[in-house]
Parts: sequence; C-alpha cells; structure tokens
Amino acid sequence: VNVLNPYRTSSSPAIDRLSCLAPLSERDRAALAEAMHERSRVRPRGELLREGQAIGRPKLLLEGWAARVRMLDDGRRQFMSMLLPGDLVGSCRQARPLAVATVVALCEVQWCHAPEAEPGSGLGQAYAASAAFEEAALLAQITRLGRMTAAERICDFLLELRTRLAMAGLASDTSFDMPLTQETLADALGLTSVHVNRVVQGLRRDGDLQWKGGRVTLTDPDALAAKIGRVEIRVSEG
Amino acid sequence: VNVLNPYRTSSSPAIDRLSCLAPLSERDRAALAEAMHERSRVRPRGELLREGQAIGRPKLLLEGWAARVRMLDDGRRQFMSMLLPGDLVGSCRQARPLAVATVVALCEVQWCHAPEAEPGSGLGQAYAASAAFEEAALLAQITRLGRMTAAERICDFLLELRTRLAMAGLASDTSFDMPLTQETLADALGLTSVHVNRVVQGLRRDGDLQWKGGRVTLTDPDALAAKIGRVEIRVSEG
DNA sequence: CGGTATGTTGAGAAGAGTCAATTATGGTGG
DNA sequence: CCACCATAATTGACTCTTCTCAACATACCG
Repeated sequence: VNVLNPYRTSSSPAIDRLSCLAPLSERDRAALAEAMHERSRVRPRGELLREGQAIGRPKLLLEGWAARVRMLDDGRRQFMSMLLPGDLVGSCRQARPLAVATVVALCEVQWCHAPEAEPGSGLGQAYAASAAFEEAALLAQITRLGRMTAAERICDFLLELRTRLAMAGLASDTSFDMPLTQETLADALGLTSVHVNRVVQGLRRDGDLQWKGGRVTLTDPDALAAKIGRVEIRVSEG
Repeated sequence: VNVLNPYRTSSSPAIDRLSCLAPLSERDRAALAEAMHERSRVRPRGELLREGQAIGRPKLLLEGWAARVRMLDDGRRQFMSMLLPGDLVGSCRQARPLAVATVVALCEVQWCHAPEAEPGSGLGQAYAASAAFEEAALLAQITRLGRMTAAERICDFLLELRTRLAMAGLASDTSFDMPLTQETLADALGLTSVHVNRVVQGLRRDGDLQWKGGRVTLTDPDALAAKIGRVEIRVSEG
C-alpha cells in the first residue's frame, strides 16, 4: 500500500501521477490511453529536447528518468531538474517557444505526445498543477544549491524524489529505484562525484540510508526530513 | 540611446519592458495605462506575497525591486530571483494557486493589478514571454549557484540585471542603479556578505566594475560576458 | 576474460565561511 | 552645522567544506 498516493490505480505511472494532481474524467483517461499507444524511445544519453531549438508538441514522460541540463563551455555541467514518469516535457504558454535547456535521458526512456486537454477538463488542471510543481521543484533546487551543505542537499533531493515517485506509484514509503550514478547525482547537486561519494558513505554509516544496485532506501524518511528541516510544498488549495 | 532596447518609448518602465516582449496594440496600452492609475505601494522589507498563501490577481511591478525568497528554519535565506519593473508577480495557470515563495520588497515598490489580456492580444503574448523569461532566469540562477565561482556568480548576475533593466529602459549600455546591499547580493548568490565584499573588491581592482552609492558600472560588459562565458538566452523565435 | 563505467581512497590545495572588530555612510534631531 | 545613531562596508585571523588529482578497486557487459 502506498500511503503517499491514495489514488494509485496501477494503470500506468504517468496516469497515476496525473490523476494524483487532478481528478481525471473517463474522457481524459481515454485520451491518455490513446496517446500512449504511440510511444517513442530514447536511449541513455539521448536528447529529448535541445537548448535553443523549437520545442514542438509537449511530451509526456512514460518510463525512465530524464534531466534538464545546462553546460558551461569549459565542460562544467549542471542539472536543473529531474524529469520522472508522468512529467511533462516542453509544455509552454508561448507561441513559437524555444527550449531553454537541453533534456537528456538518464536511462532508457519512453514518451508519447501529451494529448490536448479540453478546456476546463481535469487533464487541463493536472497539466497546470504539474507546471506549478515543476516551478516549485526549481525553487527547491535553488535553495539546495544556494544554502544547503552537501549532506543536506543529498537528503533533501532524495526526499523530493521519493515524494514525486510516489505520485506515480514508483516508490514505497521508504525505498525506490534510482537510475543515477554518483556522477549524475553530483551534476544534479552542484558537487563533485568524489565528494558525493564521501558524503553518501557518511549517511550510510549513520544509518540514514542504503543505496545499492540502483535502489535507495531511506531508513526513516520523516525523521530525515525533520533533521534537515524539509517541508513538502503545496501548490494549490484543497 | 539604449542599444539594448530599441523599443524604448519613455512612457513607463513597465510598458517599455512589455512592449519589448511583444508588440502592444493601442488597446493593450490603454488597458495598461488604465490599470496603472491605481497603484499600491510597499515599503522596503514589506511583502507582496507570502509563501503558502493564496496568490490573488496577478500584479505588475511598476517601480522598485523585489525578490522571491525562501528561508530555512535556522535563518539561512536564499533569493530565487529578482523582480524588476515590468515583471509580473503571481501570474499562474492554476485554478486556486498558492504562492510557492514569499515576495519581498527590496526598496520602495509600486505595483498595480495586471490588466486581463484579451485572447491572442500582444499583451497576452507579452505575458507569456515574460513567464518564459522568468523560467529562464530560474535556470540561470541554478547554473550560477551550482557551477560558478563567487566572482563568476557576481558578474553573471550583474550582466543579467543589466539586460533585464535595459528592456525597461532602466540601464544604459554600461551602468544602472541597483538598490541592493552586499548583504542582499549575498542572499541572491548563495554567499556570505563578507565574501561578496572581498570578491567585489577584487573585481574593482581588476577594473571590471565600479559600484558606489547604489550605481553599478560595468567597464566593458561584452568583454566581461566573454570572460565568464555568458550567453544571452532566447526564449522564442524571431 | 578483458574492458569500460562506476565506485573508493588519500593527500594536499583552494574557495568560502565564521567571528569579531573597525571604519564608512547616510539620515536624524538638536 | 554638528552629535548621534543605525546600517552598510571593510578588514584580519582562523576554520571548515569542498575540490583536485591521482591511484586503485569493483562491478557489469559482451
């Protein structure tokens, strides 16, 4: 049982997540199911979007993880945010929008075109809520990078992933699969992989977490959240 | 003459900035002029929005600077982004949105309600472009905090301010008024005020900038941008 | 069974923070 | 015009976190 997402229906991670953001009508679900018939695949390190190029139709991530990334010309690399199943890629209010960051697959990824939402539909609300959560995630990232220590960054980041994955039915209360290396984690958190390694070892020693073979287990997520002063963000009323 | 904003009309910073984002019709301008009749004032350190509370109607910043800010419970403070004249505050696609960050005035601020944009109007496009630029600014902030040294952060930040202020007609090619203290600059850049002080002194010594009495002068903005590898972001085609 | 990607370790250097004192600076009331 | 105050800027000495540059170990893959 997933206490973080009572709406979980096991239909598909993407649908689970969207229906967690707003109640979907049968029509909405049908549109999603229809859209999901035609899936595209991207291999690890492949790009879903390239900075400076036209965005095209918005995509819906179905499986696998991706990241919005920016590179400095001397090779320094920074991830803006992680994109998980159920997340929208390239959703935008503009007329002829350009991507402001490259989106790169961190493992085998599947996506489909996000179906047009009928005005006022639950799906439209879900898209809007998704955008709001995405902005909240950017602000959380800024706070991590600007004002947290390495250990705090790692814990806060993992707690955020756990919450977001749970919406898609991809996390139990304490653990989830994470296809990241210490290197990619470093790129997400503004650290070096060497330092990530040392700090993770410290967290393991202290019994805060386990991380082996692509699976993360947080010993006591609530206690950890309390320890680093993390609060979950609410994005709309009710 | 302001080479950064050829659209500058001297009517008002906010209108200058919006008309720089999309061509405004006479109708749009009239709606803006009408809305700007009723101005609200906020004193320095006053709040325009509070994290977790309902957003209400979107606001248009007319004068003065504000910042989106988040605080950690031990007092650490991080600015997400600066809000300048012509920027929208609390614009959002959602039904009953909550503010995801507090917005605080950094000096005497004036704002008005942002007039509703007619569908398809230039004003609507300007709002959309403004939102896109705001997201780009968040990504730039993440890159600064995650992967730049203190000196790079300061230069990149000042260059961004120059570009944005120029859209509102508030910057010449090399200089602009900046109502920030070294302390607030530190909160924006994830540094301490002591370190900001030392690094700014270094930049002054190297002849990169002057900063005295609330006015910043960048000796050679283009050279500085090249030095730190900064590129201006484009957000839509054409 | 190599080979590549990933994870681990050590020593030393550099960047940034801390704490505390000192010096401008600007605005106020007398 | 000046004394006074609060805020902001500056400086010094010292600490601590994080980075750098290796080298080495392990795991996964065909």
